[in-house]
Amino acid sequence: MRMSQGAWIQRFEGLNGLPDPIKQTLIERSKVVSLPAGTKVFSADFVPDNLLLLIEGTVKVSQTSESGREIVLYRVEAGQSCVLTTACLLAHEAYSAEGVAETDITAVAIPRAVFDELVATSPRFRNFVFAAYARRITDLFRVIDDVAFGKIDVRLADRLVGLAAGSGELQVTHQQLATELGTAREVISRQLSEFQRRGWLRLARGRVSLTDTPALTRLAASV
Amino acid sequence: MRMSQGAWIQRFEGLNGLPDPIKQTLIERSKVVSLPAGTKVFSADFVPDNLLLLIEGTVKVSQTSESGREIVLYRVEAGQSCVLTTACLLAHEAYSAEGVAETDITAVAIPRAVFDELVATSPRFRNFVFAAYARRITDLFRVIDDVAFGKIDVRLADRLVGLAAGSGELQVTHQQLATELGTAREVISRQLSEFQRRGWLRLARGRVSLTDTPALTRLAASV
DNA sequence: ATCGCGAGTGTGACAACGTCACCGACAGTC
DNA sequence: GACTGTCGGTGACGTTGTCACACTCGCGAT
Repeated sequence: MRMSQGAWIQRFEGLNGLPDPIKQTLIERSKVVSLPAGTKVFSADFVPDNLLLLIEGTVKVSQTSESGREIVLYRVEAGQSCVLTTACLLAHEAYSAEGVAETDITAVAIPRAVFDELVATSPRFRNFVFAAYARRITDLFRVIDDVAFGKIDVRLADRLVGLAAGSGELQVTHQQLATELGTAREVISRQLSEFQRRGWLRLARGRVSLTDTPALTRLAASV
Repeated sequence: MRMSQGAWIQRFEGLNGLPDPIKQTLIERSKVVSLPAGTKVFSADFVPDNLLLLIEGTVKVSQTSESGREIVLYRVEAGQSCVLTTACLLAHEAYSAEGVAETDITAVAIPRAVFDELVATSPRFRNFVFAAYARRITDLFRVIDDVAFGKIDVRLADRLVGLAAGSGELQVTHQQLATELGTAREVISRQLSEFQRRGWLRLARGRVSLTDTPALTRLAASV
């Protein structure tokens, strides 16, 4: 089950093209770490001094407002990196975003010094970093667009389909779905009831079973 | 009125500490450009291949959703740079943000090649770039927080005070204020009427005169 | 002038969403 | 089987967004 040393690098599209000496540096000077689900990967309190590249699992990045309400900003999936934190924390702009491991995760931790060195020496690696930024920023733009102009039925349908990831079975509470979209539990509850009434899903305590994913997908696609 | 060659570098806090040879590169290989108010600095169609550092004026960066509604994401002020575009356009992630010069502007245009070279050679410059990113990203976080959880009266008051910048006189239409906050004109109209009723400002066609800035500031600060 | 016209603004009715208060239903644990 | 904390359901109400439409102001054309 163990990967041969450095095989992880294959998983990162943007890193494949790196020249061998650079790959060596990366492999030798970074560590593969595993963390259990629920671990706080970073937060306002906890500033990691590694750049994380996710090999396995997902990290949920969310923001909590002063009023205590929460919204999910984006997810870091396997094959992606946590660049935003790097920049944010580097600049000591204290903001309240935090990252939590949603599943058990395996990641490569690149120490800041190595990161810095690689950015300096490798145009390819630079490209990787900036592309990762671009990715995240467009994610944020999408969140803004959705929150400002999107209807919740559409957003909820979209999120349900996304979270189900094909399986059609979700283990989530209404409250969790509410924070996914930055709205109130009651709104989600009512909307879910409506979906159930239409026969698109079945509800149970802490569980949602999608029974008509196509219908949900169709709704999610409508604007 | 003309600045001596390269004096602009003083305006950028993060660039002051650069070693002299780096400064030389910057000064020699970049151009100072002036653009009239209203110029589209970048957009989905138009991809600049320069990094812009603003010396004078402001650039408004906004996003237009598919439905045609618009929201202001942030402003680039004198002394700041347009880094986000760099990354986004570098990665060809088609995104719908656009930047428009709000006033006549003067900026330093750093060609991509020079930018890349500087990032490679100067830790200080790297730091400048990442700090600029951090700044923008926290701006975006703030927008998300406001849009998702903020009340419009508070947000409007805040924006009015911000846009007035001390003068207390604004030349804006209600529609413009609406797109500032990503909301509808009617909402702004009603809210402005309410502010006027309270004696905090006076309304005229295409103009708003703040008469009780402290009151507005107080409201803006609440939550 | 005055006519027409477009941009800016006012308004009322209604729909969508958020908030509040409160209740009941369920799954553990003891 | 009683106790407890989490989860979900509901109605009332406040805030914000949407829609339709009317009015006003400023300005250029006739």
